[in-house]
Amino acid sequence: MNHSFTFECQTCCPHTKARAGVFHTPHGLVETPRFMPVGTLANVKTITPDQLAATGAQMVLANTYHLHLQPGESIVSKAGGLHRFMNWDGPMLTDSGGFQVFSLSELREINDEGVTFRSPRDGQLIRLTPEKSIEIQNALGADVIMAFDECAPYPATRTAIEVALHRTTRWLERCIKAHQRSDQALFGIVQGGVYADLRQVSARALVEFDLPGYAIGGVSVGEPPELIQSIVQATTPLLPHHKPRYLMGVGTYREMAQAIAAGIDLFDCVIPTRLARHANALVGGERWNLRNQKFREDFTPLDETCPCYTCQNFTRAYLSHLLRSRELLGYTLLSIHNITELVRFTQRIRAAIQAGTFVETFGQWLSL
RNA sequence: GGGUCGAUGCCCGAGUGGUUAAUGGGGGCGGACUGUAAAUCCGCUGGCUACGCCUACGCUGGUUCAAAUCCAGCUCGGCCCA
Repeated sequence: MNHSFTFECQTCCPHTKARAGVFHTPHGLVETPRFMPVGTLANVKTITPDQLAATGAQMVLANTYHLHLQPGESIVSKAGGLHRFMNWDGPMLTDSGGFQVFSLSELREINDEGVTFRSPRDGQLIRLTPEKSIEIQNALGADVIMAFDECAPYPATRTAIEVALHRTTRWLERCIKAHQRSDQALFGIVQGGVYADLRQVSARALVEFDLPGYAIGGVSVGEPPELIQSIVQATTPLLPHHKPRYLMGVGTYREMAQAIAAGIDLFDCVIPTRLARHANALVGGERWNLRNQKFREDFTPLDETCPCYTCQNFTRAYLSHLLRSRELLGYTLLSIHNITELVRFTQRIRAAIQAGTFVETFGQWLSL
């Protein structure tokens, strides 16, 4: 594999599988564990790259499916790639579009060859195959690209999950063949639903391909949160220790803390930005609806322990006003805070792991 | 002064004789959101000594078994003519 992508574990927690490491990419390093914000294109929809960098986000996820629809990968490519196009010079990752097969389920048709979507934008049919996904991701130019997988819904029959799992493995082989750029790391995605044995089948099959990193997919698709923990515990130990492990789509304090304890290094989630656009602030592991009456005359900072621009400069009352008025600045300020909040959470965990205090400091999140 | 159109719940605005506490929006009060079809979606929103009652469609009368809805007068507002 390419030398651009190396992962080094710096400190291992003596009591859990948690680890603090560094993942190197052509656009810089990612200190792990780390939370990555998600953005379709313009970072996280309402904030600038400078603002994003100030949250402590080191890596950003962008989306193959949506970029393919708009503006199209050829334009991104002509612009000099995703980093140049959106002016984010840090590490980036593109999702493969596999998740959209799940989340846009009414609009899809899946077979071994690939997936056919009806674009919600203009109704046109779009064909996505492993080869096509990789071709698009090669054109987009993120540092990490994801294998095109089939994400089974929850609930789903064991049979349906097995079909998705094996198809995902076969598709991975095609993704690897299609992949043209050594400056992009291709990660495989473990499927297997809520069945530990299927997860293990999937993980073992993927590991054979000796990829630069691995992800656990097919979680946070509606299952009870406790199941995420058992899936992660069953799967993570089978993924190579000397490579980054990424839990896709997660999310919350508890889920991240537990996953880190199981050895996960990377997360992404739409929660901080979507909640921000829905006026919810993440504070101390809780969600507050800032449009609630009680914030109208609350002239204190959103979170006085938070160093972010929003908390350092504005009051809850002002944020509440902006959000009630649907002022764009409200979404921006709250997105800044919420991303900062989740990034900080993983940063604090990282620091605790390095200090040897992970279990005592974050133990409250580790038990169910 | 004459004519004409209008006056509906916090706001805007449907309804033009009977399942009407009264369609829709907005606002208000809550809720949901986990690899973003999501700055979205979903509830509730006259009062009460509540499985029932009361008060409500400018005001006052009238017609009718029954009126926000029809008639008369009045008050206020828009437009037109003097």
